[in-house]
This record gives sequence, structure tokens and C-alpha cells, in this order.
Amino acid sequence: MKENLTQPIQDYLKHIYALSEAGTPATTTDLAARLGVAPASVTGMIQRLAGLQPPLVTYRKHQGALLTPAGKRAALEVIRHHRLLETYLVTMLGFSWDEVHEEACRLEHVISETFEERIASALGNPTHDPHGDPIPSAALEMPTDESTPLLGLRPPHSAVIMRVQATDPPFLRHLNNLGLIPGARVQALAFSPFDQNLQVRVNEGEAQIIGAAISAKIYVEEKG
Amino acid sequence: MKENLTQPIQDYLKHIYALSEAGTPATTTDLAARLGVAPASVTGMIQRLAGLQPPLVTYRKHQGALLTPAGKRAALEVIRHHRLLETYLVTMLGFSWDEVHEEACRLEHVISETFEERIASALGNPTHDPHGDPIPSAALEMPTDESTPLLGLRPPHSAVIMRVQATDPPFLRHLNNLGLIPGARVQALAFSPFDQNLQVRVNEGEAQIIGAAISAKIYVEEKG
DNA sequence: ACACTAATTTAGTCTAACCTAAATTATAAA
DNA sequence: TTTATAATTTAGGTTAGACTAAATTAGTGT
Ligand SMILES: [Mn+2]
Ligand SMILES: [Mn+2]
Ligand SMILES: [Mn+2]
Ligand SMILES: [Mn+2]
Repeated sequence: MKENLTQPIQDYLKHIYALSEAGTPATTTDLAARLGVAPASVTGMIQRLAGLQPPLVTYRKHQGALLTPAGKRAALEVIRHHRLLETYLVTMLGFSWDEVHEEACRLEHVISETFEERIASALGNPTHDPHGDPIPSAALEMPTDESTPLLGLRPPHSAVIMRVQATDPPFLRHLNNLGLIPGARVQALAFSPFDQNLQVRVNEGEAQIIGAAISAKIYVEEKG
Repeated sequence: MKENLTQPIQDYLKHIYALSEAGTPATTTDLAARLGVAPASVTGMIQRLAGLQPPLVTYRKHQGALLTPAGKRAALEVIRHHRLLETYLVTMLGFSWDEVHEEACRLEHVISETFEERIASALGNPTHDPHGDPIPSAALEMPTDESTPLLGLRPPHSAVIMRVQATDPPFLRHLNNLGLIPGARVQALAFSPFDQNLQVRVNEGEAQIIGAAISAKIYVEEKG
């Protein structure tokens, strides 16, 4: 139960969580790509995490890694820090939503539980961050998320953007320019099955066409 | 001019700055004590810092270390982070002055220049932190400090507390209980040369006697 | 000038986290 | 079923930053 996890370990756990959330183990290669690290380094770290007392991941050779309860708890703690920090930076310090990921990714490993609690209550215990990502509660319960990719929306349905799965600052700035941010209402006007282009109207604005590389990263819920 | 300094290096520089501020080189032993590290580790690190391009310290065997201009700049940058963070935690997040040192000592190494600038302007570009320590400006100029130890105040002079040189939480809580905080007015009522006890009145309160272990850590300026 | 002590440095290890190159294993196609 | 390709693991090596124990140096008192 001791909390001596290093920054690299916390980042591994965070990414294993994201990759294995659907139930399928996180693979060496995917982790390596996300962490910006050589696959061999991932194998080494996974074996170490599986050998800790208590183990943070379960692992069988060539089968990828899954979090143990202890590993999941540690991952959710870091994710809570990250998302609360992003929210605080945007809400209280005037950062824009494309500036906060990097900053939060460094701060998340060093803030105390006291700091976590203070910013959470300064923000009114928010449940979602500026990108619409759910923030685990203080008890580490992850809010449920029913949203689905905008890519799947078909005319004439409309929906509300709940979440944007992106960290790349230029991409986030582009989405912002298009009005494709959480809370925006999007109506599907046309879908082209061959190139997967989707024509949409955002918040009563002009019709525009967006490719799958964009619409797959935007998550919506059909409402109204 | 690259900013790849690790957290341990930044902490070394910060402590070398504090120890050599008066002009005398920082000794291996003093650094080891402050950093909570073995003397041999300090020697190794100092030699490394002196060998960097550009060098961050000058060093002659057995003579201790002094900061180079580059080293001083890096140290002041960290100190500015630390003291702005302490101020922010107290002013904006409701921390008490004994809680902030540890937190700031971790955060100081990971905040961006943007973050630094945002909290500085949210605070109105303060020049002193909650303990009265001067905060280097954005241009890394250290505000001058003319204060002297309360230990040197003699009856019937009185003075204002400018600064408290302490990081130990219980000690800081004790000072707070006695009202010995920056801004408080202190009048010397009696001094006992043998035990160095000083009898003082704080802000029109009851007379009290404080030992040298306390009065040497409190810095004052005679005013009025 | 000399020797003792305290401070400092050297030498030799250790661990975490990364790397590259080579070897191995799994999976999918022929 | 065999084989090719891709994924993964192993082997061997590096760097930063710490440690202990041993050797050396500086400074002080005689
Ligand atoms: Mn991170
Ligand atoms: Mn986010
Ligand atoms: Mn620090
Ligand atoms: Mn301070």
C-alpha cells in the first residue's frame, strides 16, 4: 500500500489503463508507441510491474498486460490528478485547452493528496475535464461514459459533443476553430461511405465536411 | 542555454545559492546536510556540475563550490518558482504557511514558464513569499533584503518582522502561535547575555521570552 | 615542524530506466 | 503444414544519482 511509484511507472499504469479499459490486454507495441519508448523497454518494465509486491499488472508472455486492482487504483489516482489539473489550469489560470496536457502530465506525479483535494473543491468537484474526459471521484470511481464516435452519426440525426480524444495542440486548436468542442450540438447532413466524410452543421452554423480522422476522435451522445 | 536540468541538479543549485549567497563557497558537508545525502555524493555531483557545458559551478578541491553566472541563473529560476508557488498555495488554495514548503519543493521542478507567469500575475507579481523570503523578478533580480536577526535587537528598540528562515512545519506552527510572523511589530524589553534569551512584546500583547534558537531565525527591520 | 582530527575525495557498487541488436515466438498466408 | 512477417523477448550496455568504505588532504594545536 505504499506510494513510492516513480513518474515513469505512473505513466505506464496510466497508458495500460487506457489501452486495456475495454478488457483486452495492453500490448507491448501499443504501449511503446504511446510512451515514446522502445518495445524492449516496455517488456522490461512490465515484467518489473508484475514482480512488485503487490503486483501492479498481470502478464503472460506475448499476451500483453492487464492491471491488478492495486495497479488500477494507482492508475486512477494519476488520471484523477491529470484531469483535475487540466480543469484547474483552464478554469482558474486561463490556459487554453490545447496547452494543458503537457503541463498536467508533469504535475500529475508530484501533487499531494492535499493539493488534489484543494483544487477539486475550488472547482466544485467537477466530473469532466475540458476535453470531456471523465474525472475519477475521490473514491476513484470513474464516471460512466456512454458517448460514441461522431463518425457513426447518420443523417438526419443530431447529437451533442461529449468528449474529444486528443492531446495534440494543433489538432485541438483546429477543433476549437471549427466549434467542435464539448457541449456543441452537431447535426449530420450527409455521409459519404467511400471516404467516410461526414457533412455536419455545428450549432446552427454553416455546413462543413469533416474527415474520419477527425470525426473518429469526437464522441457524442444523441439527444433531443 | 538548454534547460535540461534534472530535479536533483536544480536542488543542488538552489542550496549552493543559499550557502554561497554571502560570498563564501558552499562546502561539501553543508550541502550534504541540507540535501540529506552523503558527502561523497555531493563531491560527485559538484564535479559533474563543474564539468558541464557551460559549467554551473566553479570548484577547487577542498575549497567548496560557487555558482557561475549560468548556475546562478538556473538557481534563481528555481527559487522564483518555489517562492511563487508557496505564495500561490497560501493565497489562492488555502494552505497554511507550514504546509507549503514540501509541496513547492516538488512542484518547482516541473512547472512551465507559462505556469510561472500565470500564477505570478494572478498574485499581482508579489515580491515576497509567505515567510518573507524575497521572490526573484521575472528577470531574475533578487529583491534586496536589509533585515537582521531579531536576536540582535536590544531594549528599548522595536522592529518589524520581515522574514522567517524556517521550513520545519512544527516550528512554523509554533511561530504562528506566538504571533511571530512577517508584519508583526516586536519590541525588545530585556536581553539576557548569558543564555541569549530575549524578552519581547509582540503587537501590544503580553511580554514573552524567546531563546536564541528562535530569535536567530527571525529577521527584522527597525522602523518607527 | 608535526601529528592528529575533521573534512573531503576516490574507488567500487547499486538501482531505475532507458537503449540497440539479436534471438525467439506467434500469427496469418500460401 | 509450412513459411514469412510482425511482435515480443533476451542479452548486453549506458547514464544519472545515490551509497559505503577506504584513502587522502587541510587545518589546528603543540
Ligand atoms: Mn505524466
Ligand atoms: Mn483531458
Ligand atoms: Mn525541490
Ligand atoms: Mn518560503
